[in-house]
Formats: sequence, structure tokens, C-alpha cells
Amino acid sequence: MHSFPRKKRLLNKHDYEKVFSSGKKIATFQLTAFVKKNSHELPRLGVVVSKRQIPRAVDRNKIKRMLRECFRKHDSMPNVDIVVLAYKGLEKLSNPILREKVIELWKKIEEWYEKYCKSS
RNA sequence: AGAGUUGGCUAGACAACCGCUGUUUUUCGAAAGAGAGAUAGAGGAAAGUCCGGGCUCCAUAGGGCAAAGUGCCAGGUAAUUCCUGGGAAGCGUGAGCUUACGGAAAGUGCAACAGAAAAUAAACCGCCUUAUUUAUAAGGUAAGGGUGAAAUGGUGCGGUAAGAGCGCACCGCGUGAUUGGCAACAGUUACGGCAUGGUAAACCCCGCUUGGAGCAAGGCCAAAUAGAGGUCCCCGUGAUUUUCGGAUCACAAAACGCUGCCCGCGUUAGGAUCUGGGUAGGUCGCUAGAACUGUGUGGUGACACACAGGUGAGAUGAAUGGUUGUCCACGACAGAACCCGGCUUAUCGGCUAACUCUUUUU
Repeated sequence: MHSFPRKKRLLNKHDYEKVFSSGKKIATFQLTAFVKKNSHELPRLGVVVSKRQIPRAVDRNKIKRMLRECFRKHDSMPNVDIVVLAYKGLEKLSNPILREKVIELWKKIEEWYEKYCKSS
């Protein structure tokens, strides 16, 4: 039930561009998400970790994995496309603190969804 | 025992649960797909992209110039700026280590400060001679002083007014001969006579090497839209002409939209099908390789050859992870993206081999 198959990911450039151009920006410290309601049954996640923000490949992999892992465990997400951008300083955080930060972001997204998308 | 030199190996372990990517088996399903099981899944540097190749596409008669690279000798290799062995110079008590190590008597240039002078020589102090006005001038000198990273071979003896390769001996340097060596080079010897300061990662000269771009290379399949070409179908009416197939000219009509209809206005000048190019997308390239392990043979060695064995990442918004528990030496640097061979840089520790020096004991 906590799976993360290809259905739940953003797979190509067009998906990302759609979310960037018409999605809602929701930001916390060091993490920014673009969110857009989609027409699928499931939420979908994409992660952007730029080389400029996180220089080392090992750290980039670690952050991507943590974000995916938190997304996988968090099964109450509505059907939205999310693109998360990671900023510098994240690689210095330990795993439990990083997880707290991500969950905080998820909660903000759910609040936004409750307010604007559920009624329409 | 301590200190050190050079190489090699290793890169936390185990368990449980939840996930990801590839392959494969199987169940359900018309298919798309879904479920279950099995199995494999980052490195010694995967890094920097600094060299060299394979591979792919483009270019290409041959030669020269330019540009870039490179530079002791011999060998190894697919190839190299790599590696091995040797030589030379320097460092270290030593094991060993370091070296961009062709040419400065072809030319041009450069050298802060200090110093008299930084190079077709020159003369501050000093030393010596002569002259006289006795502290000056003229001349000789490169031994001594001081400066500097560097000062026109070094040491000794002779010689001299004082000195000086001016002469001699030894060392150094150059040239010739000869011995050893494939060679770099080394040894011996004869002669020369001190001429040729340094700097070539300054220009330069000499020898040698080099076509360009890179897997986002490149090959194949290929929707939609627009455009290109071919074939077939359709191609109104009237007039003229006619060899009765048709040709030419003129006029219109049709479809769609604005409005249900008419007028009017606007748009389209047709339809079907095929072909090639080609975008999104897919797929191949994509991992069996100048590879790895072991043994033997040849070689001082790099390496080569033979035999045997196993073969186990391949993603593409991009997998190899998360949580918990136990143990210990408490875990560094760090993440594949076409593939190999090197180099360089980063790195917590642990294990191991050979060798060197010092001390102690026997």
C-alpha cells in the first residue's frame, strides 16, 4: 500500500512544464513545491535538485530518496501533481529532521487543496 | 622494541519490515495491463575530464607552410604526456625518492634590490709603478674586500713592481683516439688552452607526432499538423472548331460559414490513395570487454604466449533506498550514464609482504 510505482511519478518534460507554468507555488524554508490538480486518480511527484544548490551527487541522491520515501509513506495526499525544489543547506540536515520538514510541506499542500480545489 | 621506505588487499557486519530498477517464471485477462515468486543490482577512486585508444559520423590524391603537442637512451603496449629497465644530475646515514633531462661558440631579448660592474666588458676600495705640488695625476692589475640568486674556471707551486693560465702539477672544461655498451653514457689516453657567465614551463632553432567532431555520436520504426511529389476519380453550361478522341474561349455553378430560408458578403477552389523527407514518442547503440581469476612457459622487468575456469548494474525526471534492533575496530572520501588503458586529486581506519636505520639482548 505504501508503494511508489511509475504511475505516481512525473515522467517527462511536458508534465514538469505544465506544473511549473500553471501550478500554485507553496514554499517553506529550503523547500518549494509547485502544485497542480491533475485528472488522474493518484497524486504524482517530481523532484528537482539542481547541481548549483546541492553540489555533490551523493547529497542529491540522498535528498531525492528522502523525498520519495516520505511521499511513499504519506498516503493521504489528494490527486495533485507536485514538483519539489530543494535548496542549499538541506544536505547538512540529518534524516529525521529532513523528514519533519517534508511532512510540514505535505500538510501545507493538503490545506491548499482543501481550500481551493475540493469545492470546485 | 622503536623509527622509516616501497608495494599489495580491504572499504562495517547481521536480522526483521516496507519500497525501487532490470531479467525471468507463473496466474488472471481478448488486449492493455495487474498480481505472486525467483534472481541480479555503484567505486577504488564511479570524481577531475588531464592524456591515449576502441566505436560512430563527416572530411580526405600527394606534398609543403602554419598551429598545437612533445623532447636523455632502450624496451612494453591498441596507444600515450603512461609503464618497465638503464644513464645523468640532485636529496637522504640508508631502504629509497625527485627531475619539462635536445640546443645558450644562429640570432633577438631579459635580470628587481644591492653592487664599481649583470656582459662586444668594466675599475669603487685595495695592491703596484712613475711623476711631482705629498695627496693628487697618469698608468698597470683582477690576487684581496664588499654586493648579489648569479661576478669571467678551482687548489697549490713558480713567477712578477704588483698581478694575471703568464708557466707548471692535479681537478674541471673542450676536441680527437680507443675500450665497454644496441644506445644514452661511462672508463682510459693524447692534445688544446681558458676561449664559451645565467635564463629556452622568454622568443627562437632542431628532431619527432598530430584531419575534425563526439553516444545529446549514430542507425531503425514512426502519430498529429503544415508543406513536397506521383497515381486515380471528379471536372457544370454555352459558343466556335473538328480527323468526333478532343481543343480553345466565355459565363457560371458547387461546398462551408455568417441566420431556419432568400438576397448579400466571406472562405475554399476538389476528393481518395501512395511515396519520400521528418517532429513528438519509441527502439537499437547498451554492455562478453585490447575484460577478470588461476596455473604454466619466456623475459631483470613492464609484458607476451598457452591452457583452464567463471561471467553477475544498464537506469533515461534517471533504480541500488528507508526504518528499527544487536554487535564491533564506531564506519572516511564519495554515486555508474558508450566502453577500456593510464594520470591526477580526495580518503576514517584495518590487514599484509619485502627492505632500511637506531637501540637492547643472545
